[in-house]
Amino acid sequence: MSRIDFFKDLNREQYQVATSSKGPHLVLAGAGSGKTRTLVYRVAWLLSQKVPPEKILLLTFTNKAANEMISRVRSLLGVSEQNKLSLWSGTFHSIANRLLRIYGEQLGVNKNFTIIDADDSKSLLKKISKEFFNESHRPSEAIVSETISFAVNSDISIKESLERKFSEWLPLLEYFEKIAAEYKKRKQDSNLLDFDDLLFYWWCLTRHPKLGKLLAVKWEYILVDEYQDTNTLQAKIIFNLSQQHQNILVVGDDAQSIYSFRAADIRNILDFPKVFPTCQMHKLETNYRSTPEIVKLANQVIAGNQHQFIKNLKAVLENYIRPELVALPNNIEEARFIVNRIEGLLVDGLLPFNIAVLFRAGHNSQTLEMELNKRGIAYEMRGGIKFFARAHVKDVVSFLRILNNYQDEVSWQRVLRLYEGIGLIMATKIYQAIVRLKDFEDLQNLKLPISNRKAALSWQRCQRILEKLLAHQKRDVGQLIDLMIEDYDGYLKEKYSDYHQRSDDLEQLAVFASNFNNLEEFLSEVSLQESFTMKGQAKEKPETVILSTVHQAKGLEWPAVFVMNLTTQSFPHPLCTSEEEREEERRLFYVAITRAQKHLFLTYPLAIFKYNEYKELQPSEFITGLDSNLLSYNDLARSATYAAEDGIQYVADSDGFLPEVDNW
DNA sequence: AGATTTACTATTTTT
DNA sequence: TAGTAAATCT
Repeated sequence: MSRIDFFKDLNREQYQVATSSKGPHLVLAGAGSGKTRTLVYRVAWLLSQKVPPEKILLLTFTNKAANEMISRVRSLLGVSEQNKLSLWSGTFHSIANRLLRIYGEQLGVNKNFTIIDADDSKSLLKKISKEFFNESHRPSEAIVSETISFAVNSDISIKESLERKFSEWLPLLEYFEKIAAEYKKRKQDSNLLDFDDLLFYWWCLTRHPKLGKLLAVKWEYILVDEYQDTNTLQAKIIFNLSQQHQNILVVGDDAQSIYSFRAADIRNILDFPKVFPTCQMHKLETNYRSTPEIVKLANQVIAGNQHQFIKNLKAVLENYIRPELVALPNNIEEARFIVNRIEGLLVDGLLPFNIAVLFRAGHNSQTLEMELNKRGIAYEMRGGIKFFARAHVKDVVSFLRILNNYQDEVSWQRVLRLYEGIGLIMATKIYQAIVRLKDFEDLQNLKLPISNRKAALSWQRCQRILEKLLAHQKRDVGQLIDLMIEDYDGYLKEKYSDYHQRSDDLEQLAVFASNFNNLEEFLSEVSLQESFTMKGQAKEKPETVILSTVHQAKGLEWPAVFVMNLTTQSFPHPLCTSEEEREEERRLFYVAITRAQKHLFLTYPLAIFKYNEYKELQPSEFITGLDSNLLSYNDLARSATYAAEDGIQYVADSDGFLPEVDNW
């Protein structure tokens, strides 16, 4: 291992955290304070003190964040790819997945379980909820799903969860409870675990008389990143895990807690000193990321919140320019303005991936995407549909899941309904006949009395494909997928206009799958993988501008950041009415602002064109309340006029909006 | 009559 | 993409 000069590489506070003693530690890390860097050095420090890597558990918010941190530790220590560090690192969910494959059976969880994502879980819930409710007054499965999930993650009853989230549905409490129970049963029958189950069973492991001790002894050092966004269950898990050694270090920023809708509880970080009375508190308050102008603005934004640890974030960079607040006449002009400025920044020497445009909701970017396409600027949409969540990928994977576990109700539903003439009802009938089979190999002999001619034909075709896959199931997973594509290709071509792109995806999937030794191994990895990072598949695209939701931008930074669509209609989200929700929205705005290093643009349109209608908009309360001395205000709303004949034509020349040179 | 498909509309944030 | 209502098929 190469020697690292911890003194030289870190500031005083960071050094203290990285080299801190045993015992519990709470690190309150402001935005841009080098939190990740500090954690990376902490891990390197532990390893340099001869702590065996497998005795360290590093919990992060995304798997990508974990991978990046580990590779930084490796390069610090001079460890090559071949001598991988056998650290336990990743999200709570991916660690739970690994543990349950090893120890799950002792809790009654079959090792070969399949993980279902949020969409799958909703479709199962929808089916159950249809069986229980009569048509007229039924809560959407989004509501049912959120209620159940919130209850599990907060370790509260369905009743309490309903009270907290959707009190208007309380009269139907009984139904919610029945659905929750049935949902649980159906998952067990099909050997499926959803995201909540992963956490729940991990928690059960830590409470198990024998295994709990084993796990607590296993990890000597536990590090948790983004602690402000953990939920009750996660806090309980790490509490139990840390009982043996007490070496727990959590890092977070209460001002950046933005996941309460997913049951994240800000009290976890606020109450940490109470739960671990001997804990040492550290503050990282020096901001290395942003210019003083941006930091000042961020400080003012967050000061609008009542509930917080008061921090005083100090900037160290040189003064630069003030963030720009820009009013535009409508969403189309807003998009044009942003693209104009992007072009200006590119001329000034920034690279496309140095620039990000952030917005509240995924669909806020449509107009901007059109404009970027028109002007030939490549962009990458973050937080779009993940690779393994794309319809065609899920279709193919569902066939393989059936092969691996023919009791899997969710996959059968998906597969069967790809076929003409088979809908919800017929699929259910077929599934019920199949689970009655003792052995999936008996599939060939299964004769179903299907009256509908189309459906009967479809089932025959489906049966044939599955028999073919069954005959080759011992083959390489990549080959299985190739086999699958032969039959699926026709459907793909017919259904989707972007056939080629989807077909490429499937080829990539086959290549990715060849890396695995067998089907189970492949399927166990797929569900928690957002995209594949293995085997040099790194999809770095330095030539693209980044578009992202604010949530997805968590933990990232760019030299130039645009925050768009800052109107009462979208930011704060109009459904967020309680004071608590408003504070979270403000924290979200704070996160958006603090992503910027040098250039920050806040834009809002005063009108939107939608469904051929023109609707007026008001600027967001977050910007109307700001100190005008901290911003340079640019009102372009009145300088353009438009005529609405045959679509929308603009009189104003958007080139006129380009800033004067001395403005830069 | 019941099952399935198609056409149309509106969309918070996600491991 | 997902939910719903109306159209179409058996």
